[in-house]
Amino acid sequence: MTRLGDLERATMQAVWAMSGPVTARQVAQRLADRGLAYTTVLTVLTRLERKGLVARDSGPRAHTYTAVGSREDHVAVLLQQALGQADDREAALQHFARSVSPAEAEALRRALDGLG
Amino acid sequence: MTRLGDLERATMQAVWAMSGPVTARQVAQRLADRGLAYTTVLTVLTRLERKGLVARDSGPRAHTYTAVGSREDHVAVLLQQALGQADDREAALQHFARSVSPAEAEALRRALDGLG
DNA sequence: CGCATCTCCTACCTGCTGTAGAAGTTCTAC
DNA sequence: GTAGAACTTCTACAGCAGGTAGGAGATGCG
Repeated sequence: MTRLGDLERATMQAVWAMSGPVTARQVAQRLADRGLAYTTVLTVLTRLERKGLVARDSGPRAHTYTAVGSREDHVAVLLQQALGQADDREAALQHFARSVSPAEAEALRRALDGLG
Repeated sequence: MTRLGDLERATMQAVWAMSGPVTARQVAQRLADRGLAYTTVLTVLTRLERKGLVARDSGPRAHTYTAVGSREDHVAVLLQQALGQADDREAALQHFARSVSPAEAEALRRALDGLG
């Protein structure tokens, strides 16, 4: 279960937004508006590492953190988890299909068409 | 945010499984394998009511609880919440489309075709 | 009337998350 | 090479959600 708190989520979004390995300091700067202590960001990144969302690389100067999966991957996992709550997955998907916007429905159609 | 704990989830599934208004006792019986105290089930149902997932009807003999939405409705909400984590919703959906089973893809296609 | 039920209130414990300081280590710049 | 800046690690604490349930009071059944 990939369950994230608000700050953890915001942190992941920061990591995803700055692609490539980032240092805790960079993440902290990106979250500057929250006025967090540097160590707070450190702690959160450590927890995200334990949750398998980022990987830490012990560089020489400062550790760097890299997102393990893309944001879309993550959302796909969340979607699958949500779907896992269903009794009848197909029925749930049909319900869901009716709840997305037209543009999203179109995107879905295209993706499904492209499947093979 | 519809965030449920394990027991809350199991309770909802019990309520959904027994369609129609159910008493706390009935739910407790359905969750009998957990060996919970009756009041525990009561508490959980109360919390589920506060979360808007069940409605309570103050009957004469014992209160009855009814699921506010169907299980599929609930899953649709969860799916939307998951999708809300995406930066680019359409991209996320396309990712997701590639992660479902062929049968599910087919069900999705049918649902999208039926949209109008 | 008395017992079985039921509701309501209150409570406790645990784990997660947000938050961060203290202490120790290491790198950099002078 | 030494001081100060930056970094890591450890530890901690408070708040909240969720699992769990007992006691007290109300009510219906027989």
